[in-house]
Amino acid sequence: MRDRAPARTSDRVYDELVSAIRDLRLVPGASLSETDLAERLHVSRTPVREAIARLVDAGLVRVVPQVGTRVGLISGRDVEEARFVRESLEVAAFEVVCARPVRDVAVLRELLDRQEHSYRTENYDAFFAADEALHSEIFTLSGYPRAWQAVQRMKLQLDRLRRLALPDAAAMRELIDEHTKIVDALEAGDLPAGRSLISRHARRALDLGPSLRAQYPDYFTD
Amino acid sequence: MRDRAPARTSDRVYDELVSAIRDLRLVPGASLSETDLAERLHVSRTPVREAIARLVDAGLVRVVPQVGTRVGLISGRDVEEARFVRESLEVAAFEVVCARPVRDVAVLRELLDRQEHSYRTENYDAFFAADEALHSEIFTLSGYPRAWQAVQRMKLQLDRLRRLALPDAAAMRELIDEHTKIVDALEAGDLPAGRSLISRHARRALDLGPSLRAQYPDYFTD
DNA sequence: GTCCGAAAGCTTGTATGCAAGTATCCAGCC
DNA sequence: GGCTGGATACTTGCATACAAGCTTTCGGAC
Repeated sequence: MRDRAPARTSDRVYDELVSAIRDLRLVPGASLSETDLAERLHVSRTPVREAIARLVDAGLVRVVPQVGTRVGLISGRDVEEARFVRESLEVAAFEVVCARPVRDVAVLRELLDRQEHSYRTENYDAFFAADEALHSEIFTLSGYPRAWQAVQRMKLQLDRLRRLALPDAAAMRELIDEHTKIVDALEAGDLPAGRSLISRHARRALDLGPSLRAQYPDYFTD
Repeated sequence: MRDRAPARTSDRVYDELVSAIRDLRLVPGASLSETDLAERLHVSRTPVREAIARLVDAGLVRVVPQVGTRVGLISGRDVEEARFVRESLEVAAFEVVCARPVRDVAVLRELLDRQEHSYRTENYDAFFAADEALHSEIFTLSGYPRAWQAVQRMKLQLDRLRRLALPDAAAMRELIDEHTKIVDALEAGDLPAGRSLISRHARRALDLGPSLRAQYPDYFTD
């Protein structure tokens, strides 16, 4: 019973839909039809249904039997809770790393460089990939890599919000600067500074909520 | 498009399997056959498959294509990470509540009484239901009720561990006492005390890991 | 007795057909 | 013109049939 996993159509559909929703190619509130999706992806309804069942669990889509399934709206409450979870766990991971006698942040520095480079070359996808990797790496360093997965699940709501505001060069510049300060604080083992920085960092995406909400009222709920 | 949700077979199967795995009626490593489950629950394979897809996402079962699906083993790493997530978020919620000028812990006291009563009458199901409700209520008080759902997802691993050790009157007595102290600290707004108490409380289940692992080696991995 | 091989019986993955319910649209009526 | 009613087309939920692959077992050869 090896655990080699051949490409399952169901997984492919799931990944496809997650990235589509995350990147707003499927906007909040958009109608999804199982049959439509099936023939568009050249598969049957079965794998599509299984993918959708998982998406419902993730809180990304809402399905009403015999009526239809829609991409879930961006919930102000969910976004705020995601912020809470992310901030709390990142601070906790930061604290764990700080408690270590030696802290090797070389990997983080490398990711900072990569993000800086992506910023200069205006490669937004790479920029956010580096962003993800950096936050993920903090959890890896803390010894709790799977906690980041728990964060990611809830963070999808935040990602959509952030995607709505793309791309803002000034904001990206600030993100890099904040990351740099966080890594500095981590290397120095300065917990209070890290706590403050992470808190501000996590709330940044929230700040642009109200204006975006006014601009795209149909995308929001709560 | 009302959001009334009639009972879906798929959901029923999912709930059934989750509680079965959690209560160890389906032990770690047990083989699950879709066809077998289907006819045992008097449904077809379709809803069973959708339920299993969600269980895989929750990390409770592992399916190898064309080979079989088994109840996931209890992973020492997953348990430790669940402890980290739970402790971190509970402390964070505790901190949020502490920051409030007034803290009404009447609901918590009521839950303590209920747990005490369940303990005296040896009603274990009610005991753990009160336990769940108490922890959940702390998150509700903090204003982040959905964060508890994130905890619960990971906590399923811990629940199985706890279930293996059931029932230990002395341990239950200690659980109640710790809960009481936590509520006391919350009412007093004593964050350091709460942090210490919650930390100890969250690690309690972990303490019995090694002995259980020696007793049921087939149930564990990592 | 041992080893090799083929076939049968499992498993999950996917596609399709049918059922039940809802929204929509259009025709007929007032 | 406005409204009502029914048929139609859509939706998802479930069951079944088929496909592909792995494991095991049983029979035969050595």
